[in-house]
Amino acid sequence: MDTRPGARSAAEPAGTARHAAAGSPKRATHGGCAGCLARPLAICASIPAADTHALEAAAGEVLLPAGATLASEGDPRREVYTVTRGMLRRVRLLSDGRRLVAGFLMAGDFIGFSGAPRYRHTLEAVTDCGLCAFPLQSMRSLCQRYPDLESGMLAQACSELDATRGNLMLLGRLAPGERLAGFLVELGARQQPRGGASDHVDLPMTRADIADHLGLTIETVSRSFTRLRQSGAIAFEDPRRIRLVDVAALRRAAGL
Amino acid sequence: MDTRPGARSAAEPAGTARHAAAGSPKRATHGGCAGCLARPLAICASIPAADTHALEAAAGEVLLPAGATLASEGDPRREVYTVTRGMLRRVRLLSDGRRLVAGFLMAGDFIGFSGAPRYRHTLEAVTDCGLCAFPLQSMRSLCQRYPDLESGMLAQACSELDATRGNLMLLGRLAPGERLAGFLVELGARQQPRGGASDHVDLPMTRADIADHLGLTIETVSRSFTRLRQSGAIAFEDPRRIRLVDVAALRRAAGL
DNA sequence: CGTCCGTTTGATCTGTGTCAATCGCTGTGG
DNA sequence: CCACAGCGATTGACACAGATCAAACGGACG
Repeated sequence: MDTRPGARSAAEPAGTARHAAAGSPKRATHGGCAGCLARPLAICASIPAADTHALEAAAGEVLLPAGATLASEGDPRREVYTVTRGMLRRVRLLSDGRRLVAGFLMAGDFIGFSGAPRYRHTLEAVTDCGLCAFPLQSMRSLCQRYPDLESGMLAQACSELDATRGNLMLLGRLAPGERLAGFLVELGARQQPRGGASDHVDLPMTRADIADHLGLTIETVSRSFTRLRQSGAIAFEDPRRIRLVDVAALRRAAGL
Repeated sequence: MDTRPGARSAAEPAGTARHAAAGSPKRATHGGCAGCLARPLAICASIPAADTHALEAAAGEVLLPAGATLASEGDPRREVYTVTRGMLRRVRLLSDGRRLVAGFLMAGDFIGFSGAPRYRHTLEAVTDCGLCAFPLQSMRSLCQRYPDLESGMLAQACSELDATRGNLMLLGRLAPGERLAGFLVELGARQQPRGGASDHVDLPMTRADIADHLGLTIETVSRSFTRLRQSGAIAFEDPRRIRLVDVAALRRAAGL
């Protein structure tokens, strides 16, 4: 292993609109909670449907094209967000170019569980994204008015903590194939309540994103995919869409 | 790298009382919040000093000798805890013996930020420990009575999430020496408000614990210690007590 | 049809895991 | 009091998994 593993991995825009320029965030007025597909998955569900006007009043809508940056490491944190559509990655860079993707964010996920006054990660859109933005101050007053909202946030923060601790095991003790198996199972499980098929996983991110998420190189990720395919655990529809043939074997490999 | 890294690492009791039998938890009545050294560091600080009787009424005290187990992976979660004294480790085991130490818990740390109905980690005392135990139900009613308590819990959960995400970078992208540097800096920073000297770090845990925390082997941990010493970044007082000679270099190495 | 870029595959190198021996401290028993 | 056993930590030799280097493939788009 190299002293500087992953130093080659390059940050790059990617996703649905492959060759689109990164573009920049667009602000819009809030579209309303009633039709929001993410609402049942998000902390917003802690506020009764009758009171969504309070949420709508506080929130602004952000449209983020694939490749665009929502916030950069070191920026002051002024807002928190709920993802309503698309996927983002949470990235940290080392001065020598090594990159870590600390996680992927999907519809319903909350951005803002941090005690730090500044962002500790850069947030980049993997695909075109939609988000609800809440100024920190508004979120605080909403929490005071709706105690259930704070409870919901605590519950979601706890489940994110559980997930992050699970990733520690992936990175600390699992072999490449096992890490990939765990990643696919977890991603599949998260996509299912968001309209995904039970035995398919969509991979809107690049191999470099996966590699930097699993602490590997793109070559090792690719080889691990190939081996999982050869073992019959997965099948490719195309490089960005995988069929989970033997979920039990994948779960076993990941130590779940 | 092996397919089963760290498979050799053995779980073992250790700490202050090296050869003491593991022993078992002892229950006691609560000693009172007034003299509690951990209180200012813990979520308990969210409840005004005048109202600590509510905490004391809900809490039981647990004394845990070094090596003893507070809870095992898979056990149903009935209580949450605040550590008042000593150090614990949060351990997950794979069926083939690979072990991950997901973290170390110190005075003021809260045990119970999880959405799962069962423990996802085994909690073992590294040294003799003291804890305050709260039945889940009592904690829920305390949160309702004292909204600041729930805010405090959310804040602490967020800071734990920040710390855990930081560990992802350690495990995912840093070389052994860098991981160890980051570990020492972080441990030193946590020990300082708990009565530690600013330039010393106590390591009550074994090299095996450190190895399983950093995703390495004990040999690599030992060699990394040696190299940090040779480079002048640290000095040994004994294997369990380190002087941080060049904190800046350590922070730089860890990408902080 | 050709370029671009992400992905896959092959060959080689090296850092870290594995195996093994030694050191040093602690506690024990003759 | 000293010899010995036990355990954790350190150090050395070697092997191999995965990183690095390099090339080819394949779809998207102009």
